[in-house]
Amino acid sequence: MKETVGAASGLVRLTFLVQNLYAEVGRGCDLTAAQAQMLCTLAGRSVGMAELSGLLCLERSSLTGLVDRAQQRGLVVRENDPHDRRAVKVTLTPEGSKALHRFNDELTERLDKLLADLPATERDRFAKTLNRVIADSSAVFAD
Amino acid sequence: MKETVGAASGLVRLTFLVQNLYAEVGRGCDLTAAQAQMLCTLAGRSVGMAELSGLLCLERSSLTGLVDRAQQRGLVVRENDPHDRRAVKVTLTPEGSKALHRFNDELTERLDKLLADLPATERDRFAKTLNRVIADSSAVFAD
DNA sequence: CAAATTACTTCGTGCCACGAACAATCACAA
DNA sequence: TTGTGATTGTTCGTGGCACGAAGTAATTTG
Repeated sequence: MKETVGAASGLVRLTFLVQNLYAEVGRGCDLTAAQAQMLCTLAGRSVGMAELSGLLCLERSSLTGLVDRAQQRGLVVRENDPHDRRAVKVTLTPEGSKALHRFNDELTERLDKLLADLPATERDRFAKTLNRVIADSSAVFAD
Repeated sequence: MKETVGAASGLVRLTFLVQNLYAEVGRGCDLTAAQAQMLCTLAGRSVGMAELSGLLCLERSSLTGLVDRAQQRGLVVRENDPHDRRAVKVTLTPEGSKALHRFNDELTERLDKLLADLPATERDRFAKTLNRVIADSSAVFAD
């Protein structure tokens, strides 16, 4: 059971792991993965639907429903943009903010535990590489 | 835009990236993420529903539908287990196998591209750490 | 001001995942 | 051998997610 695996395949497996963790923690907070993702993106700011759909890599029509459901659960509100009467800004409610923090704390804890067995140097190096990969490739999103 | 991020948060972002890649490549092969995941798991062997649901971290009832749809698309077949008349074994069809390879090749290529800018040493170290994290935590699944 | 663009929503479709309830089969023990 | 209890897989109902096409309202542009 000492099978080693290429970088690509490793990435896929890691993704699978993290995804499951994400979902599991979400369930503990009564959040779906999509909702949690959205809350994270909204942390501390209001975001218009168009921008939000870009950030989440979703079609606008998909986002409408997502926001609807989150709003019904009281996690989020739609507000009017005074400068543009077409536009809508999505904002966390205090409820939503609380849920987000609960989720985030729990998730961070679980993820850190995932890396806990690594020697400090290795973990640091890993984090650094992680950052680099992210930075490189989210250059796609760069403004 | 030089913001650095903790390991946990980095993991989440990386996961998001890979997930999107996964979905995108899947769409190119006319596969959903769930289907692709299943095909990968079936590579080269027959697996019973119960075991498969374990491997994919799905409820059995969820799997039934997934297999149904995959079967309708000719990716997969259900076969009877001669030793247990309750059991069903799921197997790739030649079609499914072909789809899997197409998917896998494309995905691997895209993922490697993601890491292409890393110096070789860093990439190797990254892969090694990846393997370790996976091994540690999929000890959960260990048989 | 008319036309093109932008922001968002609605609608219809298909997929995904869950849990509860169920039928068939198997394993084992009395 | 005949229960009894576990295991295998399915069905059904519910809710959520995501897409694309089409539509409405407001803004921008020529």
